[in-house]
Amino acid sequence: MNNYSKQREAILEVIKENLIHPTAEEIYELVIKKEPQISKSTVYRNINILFELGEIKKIKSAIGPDRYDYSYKKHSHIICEKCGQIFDFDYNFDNKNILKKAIEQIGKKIDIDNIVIYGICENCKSKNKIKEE
Amino acid sequence: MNNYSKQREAILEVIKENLIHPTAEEIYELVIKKEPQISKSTVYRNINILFELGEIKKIKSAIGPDRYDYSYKKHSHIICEKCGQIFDFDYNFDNKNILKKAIEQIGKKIDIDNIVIYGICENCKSKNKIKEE
DNA sequence: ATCCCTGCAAAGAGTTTGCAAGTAA
DNA sequence: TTACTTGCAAACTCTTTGCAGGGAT
Repeated sequence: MNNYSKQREAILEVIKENLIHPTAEEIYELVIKKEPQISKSTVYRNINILFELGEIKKIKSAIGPDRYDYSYKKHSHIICEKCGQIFDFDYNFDNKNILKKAIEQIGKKIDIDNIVIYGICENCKSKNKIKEE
Repeated sequence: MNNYSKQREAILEVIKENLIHPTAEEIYELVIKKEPQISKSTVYRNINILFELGEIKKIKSAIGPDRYDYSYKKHSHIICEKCGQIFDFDYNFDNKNILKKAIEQIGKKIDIDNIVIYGICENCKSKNKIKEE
């Protein structure tokens, strides 16, 4: 596994350059400009390989397809459960203590990869209020 | 919206009774024992309604379909990105400070609903080591 | 020479939706 | 009687896979 291919390189470049948490579909639309012959299955296959290699992060959005993010700098995400919007979030979680509590509670060590906060954003909250009135 | 139906009641009961974070499919398999005529679309429809009402939580697993959890007591989840296993996790995140930082960084208030920790569990970690040898 | 890679098309998993009929308020 | 709900089947979205050929090492 892991031979060079210009397609994989182009996919990684696109994810590096576009910090918008693109979906596989969006990555395909962007990469096709550099490699017009590329197929969607190549995009999916390489996204999975890059994820396995730890070069990109997979974000389970609340709505719609998975999204991807270049693993350049450790950060968290805040995701709105109503509209699916994803925000980057820098926060110093106390991973040491989290890990300690996790071992206490589930009896296993966990390698923490990333922390996601799901919630409701201001916009969606105010939309709901209007509905309820 | 929100008329009584025995199907919806049975679905909520099943989710309350089965604290295994069942998938929609698993909920269907369980609820069919109580309501043998129920259809899968009724299960999907009511899961979505119960989620909208805040009676159940939706967990975006790393692998496979979404899973559901009764919103009985506030708790977090730790999810293994390799095997998809979900662990309940009680932890006192500093939501006040998280919210403050979130407003600073994204300029919006977020109603925090739940926090999910994605990582690699011990079992999957050791499996990988064997592979690498 | 071997193994990994690609594009294409088909298949697969998970979920939603249109419809006609049934049930609750 | 009006609005919500159901079961069924079909449609839909997202992702994976089998295959035959091409490229990397």
